[in-house]
Amino acid sequence: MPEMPEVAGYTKYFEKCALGRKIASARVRDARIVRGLAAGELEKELTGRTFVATRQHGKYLFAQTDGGKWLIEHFGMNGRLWYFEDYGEAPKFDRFLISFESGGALSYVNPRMLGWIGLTEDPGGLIEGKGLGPSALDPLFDYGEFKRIFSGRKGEIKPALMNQKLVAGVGNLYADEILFQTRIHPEMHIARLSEKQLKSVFDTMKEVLRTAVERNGDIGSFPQEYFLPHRRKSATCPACENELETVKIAGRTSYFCPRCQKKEPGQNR
DNA sequence: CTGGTAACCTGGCCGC
DNA sequence: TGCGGCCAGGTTACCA
Repeated sequence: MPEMPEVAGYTKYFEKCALGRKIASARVRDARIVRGLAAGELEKELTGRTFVATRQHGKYLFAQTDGGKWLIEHFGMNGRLWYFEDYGEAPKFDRFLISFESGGALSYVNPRMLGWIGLTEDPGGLIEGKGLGPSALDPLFDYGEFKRIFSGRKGEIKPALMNQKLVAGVGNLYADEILFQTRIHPEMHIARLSEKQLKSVFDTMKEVLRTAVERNGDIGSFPQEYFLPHRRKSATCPACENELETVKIAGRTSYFCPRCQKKEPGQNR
C-alpha cells in the first residue's frame, strides 16, 4: 500500500497512539524484518523508553524515543500499522509489536516481508546515506529545486518520478495519477518535455499528494475525475472514455490513456 | 548515468 | 477443493 500519502497517514496514526507513551515491551516477531542490528538489541533499546517525536521522509517513518535514538520503519509494498487494545484484535502478519505500559499495542504488519525496521541516531544521515531526494511534500522543496533535479536528465519520465533518489515519496500508483493529470505518456522522455509540462508535473505532484494525504490515501474517496479510482483492467479513461492501456516500465505496470497521454511533444492537450 | 531484469518474500485471485 | 500461474502501491544488486 504505502506510497508517501499512506506513510503520512501512518505517521499521524503513530503519533495518535504511541507518542508520549512508555514502552512496556518491544517484540520482534520475525527477525528477518530487522536491519542493521540484532532483533534483541532493538527490543532492548526500546523497552522502557517513551516515544517523543516522529518524522517522515518520503516512504520512511522515524520515531524518536527519550533515549535519543530513532526507530526506522519502512513499509515495503504491503506494510502498515495496526493499534489494538484487546489481544483478540491482534493482526495477522504482525512482525514487530510494541506494547505500552498504559495498555494497548502497536503492530508493524507486513505480509510480504518487503520493507524493514531499524534504529538510527540520525535520520538525516540515513536519508543522506541512501541518497534520497527531497520529500515530495516538503514545503521547502520548490519548483526551482525540482527543475534543477530533472532538467538535463535523460530517460523516461515515469521511472524518474518513481526514483527515490530524485524525489522521495512517489511510487507506481501516484506516478500514474500525476502523468494522467498532466496528460503526459509514461514513456515520454524528460528531454522532450517543455518547461510548461515540467512545471505542470511538479504542481500536479504536489496537488495530487496533498489531496491524497487529506483523504488518507483512500483511493475510493478521491475525486471521480482522478485517475486512480479508474485504474484497473479494461477500465475507461475518466476524461475521454477511451479504454485504458498498460505497459511495463521498469518492471512495473503502468496504466494510461492512449488518447489523452501522448508520447510526442506537441501532441498533449 | 540510465534503464532493464531478476531477486527478495508471501498472499490473493483466476482458471482449470 | 486443489494446484499452477500470475500479479501485487518497494527496493536494490547486477548487467548492458
